[in-house]
Order: sequence, then structure tokens, then C-alpha cells
Amino acid sequence: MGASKSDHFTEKQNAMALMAKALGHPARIAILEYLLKVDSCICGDIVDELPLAQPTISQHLKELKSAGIIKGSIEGNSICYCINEKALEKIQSYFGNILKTLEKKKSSCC
Amino acid sequence: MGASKSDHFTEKQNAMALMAKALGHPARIAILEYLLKVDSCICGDIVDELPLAQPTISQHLKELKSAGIIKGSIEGNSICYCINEKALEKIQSYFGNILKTLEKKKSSCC
DNA sequence: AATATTCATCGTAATATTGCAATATAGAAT
DNA sequence: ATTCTATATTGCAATATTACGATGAATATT
Repeated sequence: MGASKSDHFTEKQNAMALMAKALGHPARIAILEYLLKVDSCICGDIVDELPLAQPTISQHLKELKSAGIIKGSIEGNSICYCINEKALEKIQSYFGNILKTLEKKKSSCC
Repeated sequence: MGASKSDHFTEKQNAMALMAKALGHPARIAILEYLLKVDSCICGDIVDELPLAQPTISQHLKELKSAGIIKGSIEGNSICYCINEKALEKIQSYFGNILKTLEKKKSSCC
């Protein structure tokens, strides 16, 4: 196999999994952090920052974009990619809710 | 290939990617949510809750555990898995910091 | 002790991911 | 127009993931 049975889960579950998956690679985490460091838009090249070839980075950017983690596009000769705040806010609130629920329960086990 | 070049990235980046990757599948998100719903420990069977075969779920649990998202083990004839609060707190604070930095910058683009 | 129950592991097939070289594309600069 | 520069796309090889049937190990139940 290798294909996940996404039709059996809820929209929300699939959406969260998609974003998590996009962030499930150190290169893509590094890209996110670089986008954060270099103000919002990268008008330089990420390629020099990461130990990966240009096509590989381009692919990672594509994945991050299709997952909604980043947004933007090329503009002439320079990219204009930046972090999609809303996506991160969704992640933040998702885990925030889980943690809130966990604290309420305070069940002792494990 | 298919193997990620994790040695080129920082410990923190690899750690975050690992946790994100573990959550990058709807079944594992569903397991997390089920663990939350059923108090801390599942002493019943998740298998009946999810549309997946028992070996598959066992595998997903293993992955979640090795990523540190959940903890516990079997006890006699029943499992005792529960959410590892600390892992979720790490995720929460990671994205919290990013969002905080983003707000400070408030650069308009894209 | 024999059987049932519950979860883990093994083996394996189908598919996805990762990474790069080669190539394509598109705007900028000359 | 041609060349340069920066990014995307394609094609491919190596490896990882997902899923399940079959089997194994350990504890309960009878």
C-alpha cells in the first residue's frame, strides 16, 4: 500500500494531518524558520541556506504551499514566499484545545 | 532516495519534524483524539473505533510512541496508552514563538 | 491444561517520498 | 535578440510508508 485511507476520517482530521505532514521534514521546518528570520518574504535564495539542491528545495516549497503553510509565488526573478499566519494559528489552537482538555481531566495514569 | 538528510539540520529542527511527521497521518490524529476523549488511558480497543485493521493500528501506535507523542505500554490483556502532555506542550510553544515573532514583524507582503 | 482474547511482529504488496541531474521557463540585463 | 539569473518541472533511483494477513507471545478464562 502506501496510500492512506483519508476518506474514512473527518475533514478536520485530514486537514490537520496534511499540515503536520508538510511540517514533518527537517528541511521544511528549516525553510519555515528561514522565512521567519528573513522578514516575511524571501527575495533572496533559500538554496544557499540549506544543504540541498535547488530542485529539492523547490519541491519542498511546493509542498509547504499546497498544505497552506506558506503562500506567495514567484515575481519576476525573485520568489515571494511567506508564512501563512492563519495556518499556524490553526495548528496553535488545535493543540491548545487538546492541552486545555488534558488539564481539565488531570487523570493520573502512565 | 527517500531518506531525508537529517544530519544537516539542527537537533531541534529534526525533533520538531519528527513529531510533526508522527502526526502527519489522519489515523494518528484520530488516535490522539480518541485518547483525549476516553480519559487518559485506553483500556478498551481502539480497533473498533477506527476503520483500520489491528496490525495497522498497532503500527500507528508504535510510531506515535517512538515520536514521544504518547506513552505507556500493554498491561496484561489491555493497553495503557496515553497522551504525553510534554510533547504537545513543546509543539504548542514552538508555534507560539513563531506566531509571536510574526506579529512583531507585521511586514505586509503577499 | 486447553482455549480464548489482546496486542505485537513479520512478511509482503502497493504506493509515496526524497533527492538530484537534466531540462524547461520566464523575467532582467546587456 | 541574446544572455544571464532564478525558479519550476521532469524523470529516475533509492528508500520509506501504509496496510493487511498470518503468526507469535502473553495473560485471562474456562
